Amino acid sequence: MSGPDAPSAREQILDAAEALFARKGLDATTIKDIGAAAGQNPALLYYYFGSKEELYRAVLQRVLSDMAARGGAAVDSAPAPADAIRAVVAAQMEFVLGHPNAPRLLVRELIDHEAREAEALLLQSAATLFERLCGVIAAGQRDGSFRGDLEPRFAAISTIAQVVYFTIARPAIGLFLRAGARGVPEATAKQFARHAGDFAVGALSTAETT
Amino acid sequence: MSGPDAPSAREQILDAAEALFARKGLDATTIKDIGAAAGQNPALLYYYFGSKEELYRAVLQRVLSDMAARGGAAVDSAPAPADAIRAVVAAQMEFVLGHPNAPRLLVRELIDHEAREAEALLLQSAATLFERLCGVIAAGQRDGSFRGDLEPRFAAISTIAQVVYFTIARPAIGLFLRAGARGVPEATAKQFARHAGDFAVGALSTAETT
DNA sequence: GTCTATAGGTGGATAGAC
DNA sequence: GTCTATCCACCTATAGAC
Repeated sequence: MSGPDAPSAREQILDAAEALFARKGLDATTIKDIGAAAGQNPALLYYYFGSKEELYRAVLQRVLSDMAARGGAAVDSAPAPADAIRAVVAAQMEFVLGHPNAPRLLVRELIDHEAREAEALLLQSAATLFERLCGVIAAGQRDGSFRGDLEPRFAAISTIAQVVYFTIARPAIGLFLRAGARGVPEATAKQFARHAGDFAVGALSTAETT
Repeated sequence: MSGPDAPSAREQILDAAEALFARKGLDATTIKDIGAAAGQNPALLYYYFGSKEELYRAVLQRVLSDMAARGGAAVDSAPAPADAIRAVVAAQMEFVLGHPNAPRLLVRELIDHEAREAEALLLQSAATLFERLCGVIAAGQRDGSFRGDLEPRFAAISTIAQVVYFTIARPAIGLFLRAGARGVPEATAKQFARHAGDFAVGALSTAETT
């Protein structure tokens, strides 16, 4: 009946809530904020989602499954471990630039609720992604291209930390890099992503790179 | 008159506010929460700090100057660039384990206010620390112990990202490492800090590390 | 499915006694 | 300096008309 191209009231609420939860947090975002941003009646939120918290969980679920889908492709994209590492880091930055809400939302969830709301979602999406990244590192260690004295799980954490930190700390990094008053330009973010791939591969490799 | 050893009402409010702002955030923490946690009358907050926001800024200021003081010592602690890098990473983890409130508080500030409240404080403390870390990396590049093809500022970001990310993502990392239901033990955090020093030095060095 | 109106509760901040 | 009492604004959620 109503085509899937015309965004339903439900989807408009979901989109508006995602943006507001990311920018202001669950607590500081009011039902009326969401209604106004969605161009819908605030009371509709209760009709579709039951409560503000259930809406929040719906938002988290959508972001996490999106992230897992994109991340999975990157791990498989290259046969050589070093190239796969670079691909994962590049995909991370691409995802984050395309979904600026995602990192804010997830970091808030980690700090505000210690991942309680997202625990089940993390285990069925991000955790398998993490395991596969660890697998790539272990494979590199077996074929001799990576140093054997690093713990693969720790190395995976160090690898993905770079882009996440860059994104979260972007206002501070803007100050550090003395890049004007308003944040870090996207071009710099892309340069950093290339650097982060090199940095991780350099840390993992037995010989110097390039 | 009243000795500096007996914590004043003002200090008790400051301590309680720091813990609550770190755990629940500025918005979700109420004046009455702070008063109860401090064992003081909530109205005293206005007598000493004028408003909740001014109290928040006072908390941020104390944490940031503490962090800058500890970080400064680490940069100077070793003559060789590689050792200085390791010292900085180790100091980061020590600071964070001793002040669990600090990273939460700062990350919240970055996400909630894009560092607006902390901008002046960051520029007079963290920024100079960051510059000095960049200086250590550049020195290593000049003396030939570090690769010359990495941008020092980016390398500094990658280096400090590790411990920060590990700390913030600790609930998720607990799930990834399958370390029980309740978080990552402190021993694992210290192991990770040693790893992170190796990882950064490995990424920066021209030859493979032992 | 969408809207209005409102109940019921809580929060920041102040006035003023002591 | 510390406390009680309270004002006013705002928020979540629901009831019920359309």
